[in-house]
Amino acid sequence: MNHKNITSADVARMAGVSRSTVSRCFKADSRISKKTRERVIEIADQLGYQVNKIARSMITRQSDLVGLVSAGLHDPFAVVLVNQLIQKLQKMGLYPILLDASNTAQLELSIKKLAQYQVRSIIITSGSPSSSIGAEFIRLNVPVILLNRAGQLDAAHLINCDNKTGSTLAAKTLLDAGHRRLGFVNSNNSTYSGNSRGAFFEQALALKLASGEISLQSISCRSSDYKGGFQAALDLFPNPNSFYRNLSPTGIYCANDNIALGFMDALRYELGLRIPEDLSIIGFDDIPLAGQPAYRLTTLRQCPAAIAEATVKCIQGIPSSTDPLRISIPVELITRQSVAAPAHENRG
Amino acid sequence: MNHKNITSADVARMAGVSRSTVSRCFKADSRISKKTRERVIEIADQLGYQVNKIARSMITRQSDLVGLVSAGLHDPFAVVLVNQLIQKLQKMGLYPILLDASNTAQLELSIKKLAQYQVRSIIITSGSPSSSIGAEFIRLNVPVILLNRAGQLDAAHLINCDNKTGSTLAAKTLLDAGHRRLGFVNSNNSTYSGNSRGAFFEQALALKLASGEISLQSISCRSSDYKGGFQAALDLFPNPNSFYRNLSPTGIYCANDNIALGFMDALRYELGLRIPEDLSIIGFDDIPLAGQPAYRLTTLRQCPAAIAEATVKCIQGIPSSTDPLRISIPVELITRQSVAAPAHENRG
DNA sequence: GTTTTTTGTGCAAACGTGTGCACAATCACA
DNA sequence: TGTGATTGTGCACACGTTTGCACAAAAAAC
Repeated sequence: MNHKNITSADVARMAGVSRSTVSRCFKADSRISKKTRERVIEIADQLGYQVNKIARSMITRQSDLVGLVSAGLHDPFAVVLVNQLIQKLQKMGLYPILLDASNTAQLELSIKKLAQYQVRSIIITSGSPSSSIGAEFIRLNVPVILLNRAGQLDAAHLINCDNKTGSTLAAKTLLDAGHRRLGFVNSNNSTYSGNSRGAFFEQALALKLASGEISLQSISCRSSDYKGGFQAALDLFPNPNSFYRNLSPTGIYCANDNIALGFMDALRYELGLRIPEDLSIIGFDDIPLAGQPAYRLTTLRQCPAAIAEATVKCIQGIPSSTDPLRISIPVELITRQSVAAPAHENRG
Repeated sequence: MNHKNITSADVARMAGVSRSTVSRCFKADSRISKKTRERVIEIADQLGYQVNKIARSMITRQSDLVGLVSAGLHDPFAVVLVNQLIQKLQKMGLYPILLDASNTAQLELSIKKLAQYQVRSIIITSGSPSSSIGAEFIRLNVPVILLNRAGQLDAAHLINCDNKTGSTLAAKTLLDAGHRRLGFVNSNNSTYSGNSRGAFFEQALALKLASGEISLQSISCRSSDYKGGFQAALDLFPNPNSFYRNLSPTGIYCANDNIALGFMDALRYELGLRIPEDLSIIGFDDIPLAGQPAYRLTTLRQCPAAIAEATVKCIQGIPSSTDPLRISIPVELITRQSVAAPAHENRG
């Protein structure tokens, strides 16, 4: 009430030009005399004028808004990824609207309305539903970018970390350390990343599995987080002694660091087992916690900064690009102290 | 290009009414006949019509957008708070635009432009700069809500957790356990929360301090995160033996859980000290990690859900409320295993 | 000194909605 | 049946931009 917004008309009047001219002064490519532009900008600054983005979006049918849907911020990797994304987007003058996907019904509602904000693009991260909502945006001609997700949507841009190389490295690391009985821990309500990593792990082991040289046990947990990993370890080893059976796996690959950390804690604090003396663990993601002295987890680092960088580039390049992008981000093995030779390999 | 947006005009034509009528059908309070409304809504659904929020904001000079400024997502408590906020906001039909405050220059730029999106309100969380940017929004008549922050801005709404009760409880807990040499760990680049907690801690101890019954050492770290706490412990105790001096503090209160966790890890993994046998530690926040078996930290829980709830209520109530709000959110002592009687109290 | 091109600016029509005002239709009441 | 109150709908303007078109002025070409 107090303070009336200043519009381009105010600037125009003050500068003795038309509103069109003011408008053109704020566009890069317009044909406007240098002298006029300078004077108008001067006056605009002086008045504290800023172009009204809502009005601009109205006519250009585009905004600087970007939808960013994430399945809650429980997963630490999701957190660092989102953090990188908002920083990089902000630097590009884009504004992320964060949507929570943990409540599916709620999300469905919100995201439909979001379309009416003329968002420039929508980023869907791992773990959130994609097919139905993505399709809606494709229909409205809003580019969809899927991060670490399967692509049921042909028209969506895909950015994935290199699960194949990662899982192959995990397999090699455990085998080289001398493990023969391997395990893969994954959530049973399937996520793309988890399933993909499991499949590539098995693929990397295929030859030795076929020859009977090694074994691979699939260990499932109820959720792909710390609690899930914790519970999975307790399910697998109901008591400390059950670990010392013949065929217990000694080299464990976890679908992500969260699971790995929960698994480790259950082994150590509930069962009294030692890592890496009794079991070796490899995770995926390299969340910050994994490197702290309480864990020192050997894991596969996927670089959130690189993913964010690729995402922003993708958004920027979309007007020119015609085919949907398929980008793979490299991963790196971070060797810490959770892998060693199996101690009781010859027991039982 | 492909798909032309359907507007209220399309619905109007199809329903044989005017655009005004269509508009009114989507407003709750409008005087419109039940029959007409039902028919129009029916047709609108059928056509897949959604009101264009950009256009609506244009005329109402208000949007469903809310600015949410957070100093990065490094601090786990900030993460759970932001998570709660986006969930609650989403439920109310509000859309949070997340801004990163870790790069101050960048933020200054972004936030100025943000004002032009007619945001309904702006939420500024702990750790982010407030005075200058807040003032700008106040001037534009956009309500500012400060979370766990000092209020240099008289016109801003303030929501704080109860640092006084929390710090008093911390003091009582350590005293009751038998500690006489106390310490408070805080970052030296001052944050509101840290300073406030320190002041109230000292205040709670004031009488016994004056009588010489107990001592209080102020321990400072370079940053208010895990690393800061880690380094602070190493600075305080250059080697394991330095702990066993006469006047080392045995009861430690940390400005937040992050610092506490870093402090603990340094004590345990670098210095070989035990918690709580050698030192007792109390944190603040109750971040998820604090409860995990690797830490079991006794701490003061501030409930992010309650803060988020209050924030959303505040936004909703703003049109009616005239005076800026001052809200205090209760905290709760969570007793775990990081506090015990000091073992070597009578040494030296 | 004409004609043609280039350059800079203004006019006015969009974009899609909300809302004050006017007015027709319906209803209540005597 | 006549009068006043109530209810439902349409008209037209406003919100603050962008942009195609027209056109004057300046510059270039002949």
